[in-house]
Amino acid sequence: MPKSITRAYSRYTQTASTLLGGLIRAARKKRRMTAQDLAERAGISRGLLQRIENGNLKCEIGVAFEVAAIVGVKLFDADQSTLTQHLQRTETELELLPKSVRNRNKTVRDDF
Amino acid sequence: MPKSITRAYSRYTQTASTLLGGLIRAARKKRRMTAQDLAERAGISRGLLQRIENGNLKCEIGVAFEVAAIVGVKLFDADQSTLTQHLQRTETELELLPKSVRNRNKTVRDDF
DNA sequence: GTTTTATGATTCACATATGAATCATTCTTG
DNA sequence: CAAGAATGATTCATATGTGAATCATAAAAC
Repeated sequence: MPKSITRAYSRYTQTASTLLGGLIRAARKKRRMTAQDLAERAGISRGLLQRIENGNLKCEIGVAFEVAAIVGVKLFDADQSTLTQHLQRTETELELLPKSVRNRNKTVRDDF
Repeated sequence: MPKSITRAYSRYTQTASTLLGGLIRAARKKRRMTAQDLAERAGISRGLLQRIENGNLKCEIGVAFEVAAIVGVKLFDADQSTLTQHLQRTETELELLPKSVRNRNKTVRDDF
C-alpha cells in the first residue's frame, strides 16, 4: 500500500463545500434535471457529479464551479459582470502591494 | 501519448477562479506572508499554492478553500456561523424537493 | 399494486494533479 | 551598489482523482 497524503480541512472548508454541493443539488432539482442530464451537460460522469453534490473536497475546482454555473448557482454572490468588476479591483489592488514579501521577524500579521 | 480529457470551462468559471486566486494572493501579501509560509501552513507545496493563486482550474477544491480560509478570504461572503445557517436552510429546502427527478419531455426548465 | 427510472454505492484501470527539486529572475534590504 | 531572499517557471515520479461499469435500492408514474 503506497503511503497516502492525508490533508487537514478546517470546518469552514467542509461547511463551504457541503453548502456548494447542496446548492447545486437543489438548483438542479428545481430545474427538473436528472443527475445524468447535468453530468452530460457538464461533460463529466454521474459519479463525479454525485461527489460534487455531496461536498467531496477532492474534486477539481474548475469542474465544481462549472457545474454551479450551469444550474445558476452564483459564486461570490455575483453574476459575470459583477465578477469581472471585482476581479479588476483586485488586480488593481495587487499592483499596489509589494511584488514580493519579506518577513524578517517571522511574525505574521493577523489583525485583519 | 495517452489520450487526455480536455474539459470546457465557461468564462464565468474562469473569472471566478481567477478572482479567488487573486483574493488569496492579495490577502496573503497584506498579512506579509511569503508563499512558502502560506504553503507550509496549508500543508501543500509552494508550487501548488502558485497554481491556486494563478486561478488554475485543475486543483482540489478542498485545498483552494482551505488556503482561502487561512488568509481570511470569505466564501459566499459568509463567516462560519452564516455559512452554517445557509447550509441548514439549503438542507431544509432539499427535503421539500422530490427525492428523484423524472423528466419525460426532456425539456429543461430554465426560467429561474 | 406493477413497471420504469433515478439515485446511491462500489470497484478498478488509467489519466493526471501534486510534491520535490532545480534554475533563472526579480525584488527587497542594508 | 551588493547580497540575500522571494517568486516564477520547469521537469519528473508517483499518489490519486476520474470515467466506466455494475448492482441494489428507492421513488416516481401509471
